[in-house]
Amino acid sequence: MKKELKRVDQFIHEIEPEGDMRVPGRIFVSQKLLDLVEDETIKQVANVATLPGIQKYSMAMPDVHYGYGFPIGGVAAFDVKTGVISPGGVGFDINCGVRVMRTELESADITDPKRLIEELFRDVPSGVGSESEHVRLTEKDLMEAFEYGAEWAVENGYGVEEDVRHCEEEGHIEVQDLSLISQRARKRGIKQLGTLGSGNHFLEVQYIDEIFDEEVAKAFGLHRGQVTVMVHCGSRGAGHQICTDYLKVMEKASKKYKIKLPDPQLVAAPIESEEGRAYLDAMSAAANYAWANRQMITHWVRDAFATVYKREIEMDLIYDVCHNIAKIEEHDVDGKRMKVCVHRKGATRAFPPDHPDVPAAYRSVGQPILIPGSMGTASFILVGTQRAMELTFGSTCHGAGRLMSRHGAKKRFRGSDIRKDLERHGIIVKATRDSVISEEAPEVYKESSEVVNIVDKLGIARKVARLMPIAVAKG
DNA sequence: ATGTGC
Repeated sequence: MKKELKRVDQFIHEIEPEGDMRVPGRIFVSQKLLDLVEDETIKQVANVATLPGIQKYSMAMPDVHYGYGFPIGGVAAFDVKTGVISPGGVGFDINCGVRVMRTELESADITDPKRLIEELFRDVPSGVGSESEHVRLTEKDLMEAFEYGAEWAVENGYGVEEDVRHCEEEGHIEVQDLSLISQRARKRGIKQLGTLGSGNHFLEVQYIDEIFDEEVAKAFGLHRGQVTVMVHCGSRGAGHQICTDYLKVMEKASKKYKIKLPDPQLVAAPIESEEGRAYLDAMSAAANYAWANRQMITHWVRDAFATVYKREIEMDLIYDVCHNIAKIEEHDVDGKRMKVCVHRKGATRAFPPDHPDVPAAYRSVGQPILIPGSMGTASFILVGTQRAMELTFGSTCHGAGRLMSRHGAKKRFRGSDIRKDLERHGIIVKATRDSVISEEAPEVYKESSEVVNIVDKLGIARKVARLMPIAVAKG
């Protein structure tokens, strides 16, 4: 399969249309990273190209790897009038995303990272099946969180209005009909709002060790040596349940609308059908839940710092991005302005300077893009570009991509060894279980710097700053 | 990712 790819540029490898493919596939990757992409993943990119209404290309970012139906790292835009929407193009963890806060602290101020991470661990509930410890939500609270997202959290005392303005979509997408959220999703959701979860989700204290673009860094309020805090998590069991619920709905819809599927995991419905609209609505509610979730965690992070430093520490939200979502956006397609549904699954929006959806504070430089590294490795802040609008429907990568299965990682690494090794490098890791540390070992992922360098060189984002870990809390 | 899976 890999042999059949046509190289059209140093970092663009094309899958020429064959069989039912309506458009070519495009994998944006270096030769070195392409060698790490499995044939099954390339097949997934080709499969997505068969779906009705797809525009330009079925695309994959340099951190692409195998996923449910669509590859993780996949970007696909569908004409709103003739195209489809597919839960597999969003992923189970709807609005899995990242936020970063800048602080008034310098790296030298983190004198006791162990104490800090223990306090953060105490204040932010973490781990598989973690439940909210500091709050008891009513059904009304939950439904408001599903409807208003980060705004609900701020109105209920978790953070400030400025936080909301610094979220993608201002932390909330309009939902028409909350009755579409199943009882099961509500039951799972009510206990888990304000929790970190597990797996690759984390909370990290970092410092900026390199600035690549002084002007943009200044606009984002960043300087070398500054301490930042990154939160990576999503919509927990609620989003997972909503995805599961709608995979069933879509299975029927695919038959009803006679959509020919090369893989049953690609079940979809026309965007303008009853089922398509229902999924978009329920997905938006899950996205709002995730924004409320990250907002509550932000509040407790601020609390934890205040406890440790015995005073309030200034911690402004730089930005909050989602990297698992489908959105209705306007794009230029072959010189024509068009309404499309952009699926970004393990891909981040990368809007350029002057785009109306970029917060006013950053509009002159472009949208901040937040790329988490794997445990113990660098994370990056980038900025959106016009080139991304032309090449990838305003999208870029989302992080390092997994190289090894969780099972394989557990067999190969011991959590305690990894932790000691990171500690020797001055990085503190605290997790609920040692097995989590082995599953997330740095060696299990592609190098985030490699992925980031490709999107930077390709121009679908520009590097602004590098963030090095000091202390990590893993679920 | 997930009231984890082989």
